[in-house]
Amino acid sequence: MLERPKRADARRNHDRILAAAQVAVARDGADASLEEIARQAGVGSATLHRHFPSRLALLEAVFLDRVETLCSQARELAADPDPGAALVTWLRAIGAYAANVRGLAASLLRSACELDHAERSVTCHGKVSDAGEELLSRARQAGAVRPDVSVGDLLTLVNALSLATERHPDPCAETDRLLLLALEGIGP
Amino acid sequence: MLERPKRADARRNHDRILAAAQVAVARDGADASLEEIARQAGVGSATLHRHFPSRLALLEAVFLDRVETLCSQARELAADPDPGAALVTWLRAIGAYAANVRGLAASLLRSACELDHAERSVTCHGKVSDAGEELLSRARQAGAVRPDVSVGDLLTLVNALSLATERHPDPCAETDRLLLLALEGIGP
DNA sequence: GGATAAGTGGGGTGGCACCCCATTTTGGTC
DNA sequence: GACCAAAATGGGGTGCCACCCCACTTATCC
Repeated sequence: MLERPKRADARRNHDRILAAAQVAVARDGADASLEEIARQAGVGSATLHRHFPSRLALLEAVFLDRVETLCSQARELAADPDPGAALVTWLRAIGAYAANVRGLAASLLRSACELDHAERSVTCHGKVSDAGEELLSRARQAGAVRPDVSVGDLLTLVNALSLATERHPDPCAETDRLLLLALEGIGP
Repeated sequence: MLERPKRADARRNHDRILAAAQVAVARDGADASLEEIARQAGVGSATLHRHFPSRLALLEAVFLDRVETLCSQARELAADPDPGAALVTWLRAIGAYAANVRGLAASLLRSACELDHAERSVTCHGKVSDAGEELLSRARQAGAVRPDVSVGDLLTLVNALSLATERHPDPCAETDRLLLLALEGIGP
């Protein structure tokens, strides 16, 4: 578990790659070209692959700060007097993020499935899951949510909708509309 | 609008490509290699690209018979005495298909967004949409469904969930579970 | 059976992910 | 400031892919 300090140039390249990746992912989504990112960052493609051994690893890093924001928002909402509404607010916030930031949804979904349990807690999905746990248990205690619903279910739902509406003219509005529909059910 | 009859060898190649594509998509999902499909079909890649100008066109063709099955199922269910239950049954059937046939969900979703209105009615999405319209309107009249829900909304929901659970150990069960959750809402 | 239009596929282009290894850069040490 | 071992780099290689061009083959109709 010893973390040797990285060399200065390594850290500099790491940051450059991350900055370029942020731009590229915002423009092209999660399947942006890694070569292009390396080119924009002014590094060789081998360097990119050394710093981020997989596409998923790079995406996780790109979305880390956004995810932190969502987590801190969850902690604030945990104090809300209406736990049911707080949960819905938070899920809509995730939907808004994911719909705006093309690729975040795919990243969250895949990291949920392709990693084993030990790694999961340090990934985007794991962080968001942990943050939502308290919001959900409060909402459940308040009787606003069925007891058989898990945080994972809700996140899958939000991410699925963001992913599905990625090509819609107004992904954000569409995600939000369908999310509310799914949370309330289709009955009158 | 004159359709010249195709040459016999052209039709033969068309069918071979389709058969190979069915196998490949079942194994690798919607992003199967087109070159590989051409190779298995015993034709040059140019021939594949001439018969199916885009990946989506090929996928649409691959899924056509499955989609026809779903459409006829919708027509049968339209006679069901409980329109609400019939609609749910049909949506679950779509979920089961889409979860089993990797790539169908993505195909349906994309064809919904990337084509203009004139083309849409001949695509998989268009066919399924049309078939669901009567089921939905009956369910609505029976008061089982909110009036602001469209067939497109429901299909997007099902497809989104199939797509999101594609990497799950048991995609079919997971899709079904989440679909029922979304249809009923998260409240108790 | 021969004209002709339809159809074919080998091979080219350009792009991609990912990897190897000779070379450069860094940070600590004297 | 010079030196050296370890860390880091990136040019270039491999093998894959989608997609396209055009000289050639083949079916069809008379």
